Amino acid sequence: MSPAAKKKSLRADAERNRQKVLEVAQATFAAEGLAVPIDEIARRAGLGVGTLYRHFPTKEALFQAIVLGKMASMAEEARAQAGAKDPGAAFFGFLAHIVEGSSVKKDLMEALSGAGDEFGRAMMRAKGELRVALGALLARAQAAGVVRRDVEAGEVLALVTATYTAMGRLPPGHGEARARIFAIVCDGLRVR
Amino acid sequence: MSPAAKKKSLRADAERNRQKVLEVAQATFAAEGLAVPIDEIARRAGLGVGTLYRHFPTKEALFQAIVLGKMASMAEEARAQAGAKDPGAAFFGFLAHIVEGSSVKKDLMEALSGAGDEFGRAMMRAKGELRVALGALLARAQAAGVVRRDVEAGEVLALVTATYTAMGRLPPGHGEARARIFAIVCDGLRVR
DNA sequence: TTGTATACGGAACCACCCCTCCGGTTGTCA
DNA sequence: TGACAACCGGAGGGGTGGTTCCGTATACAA
Repeated sequence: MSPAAKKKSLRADAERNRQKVLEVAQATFAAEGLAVPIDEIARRAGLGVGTLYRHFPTKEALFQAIVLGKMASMAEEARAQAGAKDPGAAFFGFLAHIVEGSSVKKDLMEALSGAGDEFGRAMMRAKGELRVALGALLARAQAAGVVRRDVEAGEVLALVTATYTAMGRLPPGHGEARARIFAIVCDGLRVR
Repeated sequence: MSPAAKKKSLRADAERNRQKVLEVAQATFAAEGLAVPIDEIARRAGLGVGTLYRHFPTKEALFQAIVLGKMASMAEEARAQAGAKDPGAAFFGFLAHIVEGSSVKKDLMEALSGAGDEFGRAMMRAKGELRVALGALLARAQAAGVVRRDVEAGEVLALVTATYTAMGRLPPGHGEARARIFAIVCDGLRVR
């Protein structure tokens, strides 16, 4: 079943608008945080609030849809690296990819690593998939003797989130400081 | 000048209420986040909102006062460790102290490590003091060959606070997972 | 082309929360 | 103890932002 075929396949304009909302909301929340009013999202998408609310019954639902998409694409990315030649490079490369992940911001990142219990089943499932995919990369890197064996996927996820937020809190323009923080965490993950 | 002698020394009941507000607000924000309404803080303190607002002209001002106090006590703690025999233990012990720091939560932590520019001079100064105090511990640990030399105090602070918030998001009851995450970050900070 | 289900827009509604204002109360000092 | 300044309480103003409602417009099938 294609992901577009939600329930009964929307009318063409409805589908277009739905995508537009997702796209705009994603960019806006990423850039300015969750505090941006719904009306503003609708305005930027060139739509009325009513339209937006037909697609996403709640602001929270909209946010969840975005996080869900982000999680899915991250899991996808992880799976793509599953068969790489160098397990260590694949693992750390994936971490770097998450950390550099443009268009994600604090609020999104928090939701990504959050407990997830407060969200629905779909969220739990997506989170599970991401953990499985990351777990595969992790297991290979551990088997190759690159990553310490006492870590679990969930912890890695939490760590990466922490790294990301730490980098974001640094005064801007300190590219090297950011790189250093990432390097510190990666070093901590390696076997000594 | 004693810290209680704010401007003109308050009347006894006023001073008492001021402390009560700080205490309650600290605990409440820590436990439930900044979203708790001012009215609720006042209620829990057994006071009217009017009283609260005479002491802190703004919700933000109240929050700043709390963060300021937290920063000062952390800097104090760091200074207390300044002359310890084992520089490495002093440094990592201080980090552990921050991470275990009960009664601090996401919002507070973010403010603690945030840019700080958006707050007043007092905030900047407190932050500066904390960085200096931590910097001293860091320098000694580096000189002792325990901590890698390419890190700066600001980076350590950002990393540790982010680690704290990430740990808080882990499913509850995973004490060992938390410990492991902290250990990983510390290992990353050590010289190899 | 025409009919109908589907979708759109945005004004209005409502709940929530920060903050102000002022009549009543209490601490303090002579 | 009396008098005054300092302080307290909490109702309500004002503004913001999420959500609903319904008259209008549009896609699509026959």
